[in-house]
Amino acid sequence: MEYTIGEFSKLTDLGIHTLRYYEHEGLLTPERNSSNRRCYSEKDLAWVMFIKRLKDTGMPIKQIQHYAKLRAAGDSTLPERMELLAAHRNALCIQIRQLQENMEKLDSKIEFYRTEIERMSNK
Amino acid sequence: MEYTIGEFSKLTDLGIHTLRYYEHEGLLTPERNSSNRRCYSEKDLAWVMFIKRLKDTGMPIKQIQHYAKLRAAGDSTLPERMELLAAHRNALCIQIRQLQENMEKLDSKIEFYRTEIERMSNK
DNA sequence: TCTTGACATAGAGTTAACTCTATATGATAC
DNA sequence: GTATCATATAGAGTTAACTCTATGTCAAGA
Repeated sequence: MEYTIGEFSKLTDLGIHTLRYYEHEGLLTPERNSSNRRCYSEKDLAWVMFIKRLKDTGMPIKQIQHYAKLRAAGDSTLPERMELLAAHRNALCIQIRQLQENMEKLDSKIEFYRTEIERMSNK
Repeated sequence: MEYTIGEFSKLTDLGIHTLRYYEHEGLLTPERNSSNRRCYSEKDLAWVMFIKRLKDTGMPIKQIQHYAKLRAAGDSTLPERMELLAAHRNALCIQIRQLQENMEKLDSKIEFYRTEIERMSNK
């Protein structure tokens, strides 16, 4: 199955401008048909979903770009790609821990507010 | 204890330009001495630390600004401030769960790479 | 006193990641 | 066949959050 940019935009929830921007940045390389229109494949779809995951976990476009280049270079870059993902995974792990810590602090602040409001209404 | 902007910058690790920017945006309101220099207090310090926590958990400046306004308005805004923090806490909770989910997916991708690399080196 | 350094303001510049506009062309519906 | 619509490119504009520059003031050390 192939998709026009309009269909692909809806499918990925990404906006045609964003899709063209990603392509310009080297993240995507869809085929073109006889009249130069972009043809996105299922493979492009899976790849975009992965890009979104990387983005959601805070990876900047520049790094995704690097990863995309490795991917385009073929199987010989598998180890390097794995390294890259593993490093990102570890950063993510730290980030999650920090967020959890922050949430705990936030919880105690909320608790403080709760007792403070209680105290004031009992005055 | 009071601090000049230079001291406060080192203490908070925030850059004097950033401190002035935060003040311009209404996040901070340090005292001024007789010659118009900023004097940051311990209270400012605690408040900046809290601002950093909110920022680290993804709250945009605009929202922190709103919180700061409520804070400046006094005790009558305690309930609203608590509401705001509670809402942020819940958003944070969801964010953490999503990150954990993404990390799991990332882990399986890394695992896939590992077996793939293994397979290739055994060929 | 003179110079150096921290501080003051106002406003310009930067960066990331889009997002939109202008203009042109190929495809589709009537 | 013509009006409309999706798509094409190139490049400008936007937003958030800084970050820096220009210019001026003031206080303290040599």
